[in-house]
Amino acid sequence: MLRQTITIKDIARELNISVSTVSRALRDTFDVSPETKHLVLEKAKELKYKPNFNARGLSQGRTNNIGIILPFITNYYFSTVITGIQKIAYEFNYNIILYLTNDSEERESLIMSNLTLSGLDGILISTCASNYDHIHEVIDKGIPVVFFDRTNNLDASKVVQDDYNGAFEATAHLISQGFMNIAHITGPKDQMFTQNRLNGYLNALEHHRIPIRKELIIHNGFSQECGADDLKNLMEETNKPDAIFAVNDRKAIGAMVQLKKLNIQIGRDFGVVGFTNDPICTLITPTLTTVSESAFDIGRIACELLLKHIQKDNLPSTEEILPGELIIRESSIRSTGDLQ
Amino acid sequence: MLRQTITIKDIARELNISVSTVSRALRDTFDVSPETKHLVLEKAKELKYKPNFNARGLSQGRTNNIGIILPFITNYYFSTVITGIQKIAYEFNYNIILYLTNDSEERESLIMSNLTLSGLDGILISTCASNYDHIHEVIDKGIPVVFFDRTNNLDASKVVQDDYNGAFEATAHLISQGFMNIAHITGPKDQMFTQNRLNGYLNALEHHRIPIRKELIIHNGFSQECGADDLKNLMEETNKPDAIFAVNDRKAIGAMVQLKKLNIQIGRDFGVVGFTNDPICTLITPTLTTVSESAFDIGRIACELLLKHIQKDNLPSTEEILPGELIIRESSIRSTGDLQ
DNA sequence: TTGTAGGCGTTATCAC
DNA sequence: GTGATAACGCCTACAA
Repeated sequence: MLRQTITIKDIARELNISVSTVSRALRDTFDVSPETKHLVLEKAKELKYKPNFNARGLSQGRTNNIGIILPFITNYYFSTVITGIQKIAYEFNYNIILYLTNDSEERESLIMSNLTLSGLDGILISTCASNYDHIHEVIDKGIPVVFFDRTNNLDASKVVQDDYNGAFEATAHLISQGFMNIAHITGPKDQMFTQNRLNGYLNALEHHRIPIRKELIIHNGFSQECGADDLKNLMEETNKPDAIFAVNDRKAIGAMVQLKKLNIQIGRDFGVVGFTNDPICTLITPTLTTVSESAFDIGRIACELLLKHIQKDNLPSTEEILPGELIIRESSIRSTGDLQ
Repeated sequence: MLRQTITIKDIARELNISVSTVSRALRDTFDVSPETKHLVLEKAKELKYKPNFNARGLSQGRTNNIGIILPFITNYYFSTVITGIQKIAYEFNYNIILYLTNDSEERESLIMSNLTLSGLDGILISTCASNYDHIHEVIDKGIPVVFFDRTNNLDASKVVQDDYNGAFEATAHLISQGFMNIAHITGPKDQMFTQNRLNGYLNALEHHRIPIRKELIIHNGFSQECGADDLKNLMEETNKPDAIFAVNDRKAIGAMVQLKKLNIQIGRDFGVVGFTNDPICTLITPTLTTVSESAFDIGRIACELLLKHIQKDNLPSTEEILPGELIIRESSIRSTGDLQ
């Protein structure tokens, strides 16, 4: 344990030149002679010099850290988004700092109010909030923010999947399979992506002149358990649904588990469609029809966008919408009724 | 966009006191009068003062950042470990910086050789390496390191699950169900946890006087696809296995997918046991017997341990082994043969 | 092309 | 109890 820290001073001393020259050589600025630069780089390698990020950050006003704020990482979608973010961040020499809100608005607000420009060059966020004061506060501080997945109506850059069209197609597909009483089990009302998927569902029904039945639309949490509960409640209606479009795969799977318990043949007698394309869709029986989201690309693009905002101060906000794709599997096809 | 940064100087000026007093008051040191402290705290809140971490880190030589280095986050185990780490880190006001190695030793080495004490107070790592030079290098720099899950024989603190006993129990369970030709599909040989699970498997066989057949032990990657491939290869043996103990649930599931294609009745005719207790175990048909790992606790405990090492310079290394638990489900029980 | 000096925001070491 | 002042390591005018 030596804790010896090599600084540019050490290099300067050994080479009998000034620290500013060393600093310039290391940063590859134009105004330093090739020989000096070479000497400095050699010596730096020899001494195993590593820059001190605190010092650099302090003098330059930046840190090369970007923050990611999101509800969870224990699911396919978010962990894949992060992987996409990480790829870009790593390429451009940025570190990512992870903050988990646990889907708590209070927690999210608390985390953000403690963030400073001194600790973070920018933020990527999938917000769970319905009130945006804390986000405004951060933006006002001058910290670049890019939203992904769960956004809002603030003027900021966003990267999302095409929730509306995905939901429209999913619902239209169920209709095309002859399902007439399609329920929608979804999340809290105040989420933007939830609203978009709901609208896709509603417009698909309208478009096919199927009457909308409010009692078939259930707002609840996003978890598998919530999906199971929602289905249970729906099946207690006098006029039961014959299909479900779920806001995500988790809830769809919760519903499937419940349907199996009720001995209802998924596919043949009851259509189920999810959203995300979690790998589990192909493993569960019957396999689950869903709308795929390009989670990795969303992370990648969001990070690229954030880096642009960090580099250029007043870059106008942009909104990127990535198309989804309906992936038809057994859970929504009537002819494969005797699988399960 | 104001980018106005409030510093202790601003507070000092407004209150007509010195910066050192402000600094003391904010840090709650004993030698400052209650009134002054009160005034400072009030003013800090009024001006929305936030400390500059770069400056603090520079003068104190620490950052309140800890690094997590692991292969992936897109699976249940690792994402849950991180969630555990995050909980503790957040409580103690530490940020976590995420590095993904993609299971590449080269990448891991590259990442670590760029880490410095100036950027990180400590490191939590699940290593994919077989050569530990880069890890030694970091430890020699004086950066505290705690290993979790994938460890090695270095003298450092470790937090792992009880791989040996979990594997022993899993194998013994298959034997108790009457399976006699139990294969083991696992990962690369040079991983410690892989070795431990292999040893548990081998000793369980020995203990029940079942001859060990080397051709039933397959080293390959950790993915679901590898599991499917392994099974395919095993079934081409003249003396086929009648059960599999997989090093993790992913591989077990890959094997199950393949068994289904071959129309082999899992449970009744072929036993399968995994390791991890990924939630998918209860969703797949038939449900998968497995050894549960306390992923969240491993993260929690590893982080707590790291913080202790950060606080106390020469704390002796400790090794924490968390017990697993065999969770018996359909895939290993002969009597439920006609599920699937 | 190189060197000098001041500053980034905070903490620590002295005096007072 | 409080206030100067010098670090911490690096960057960046400005001067040479």
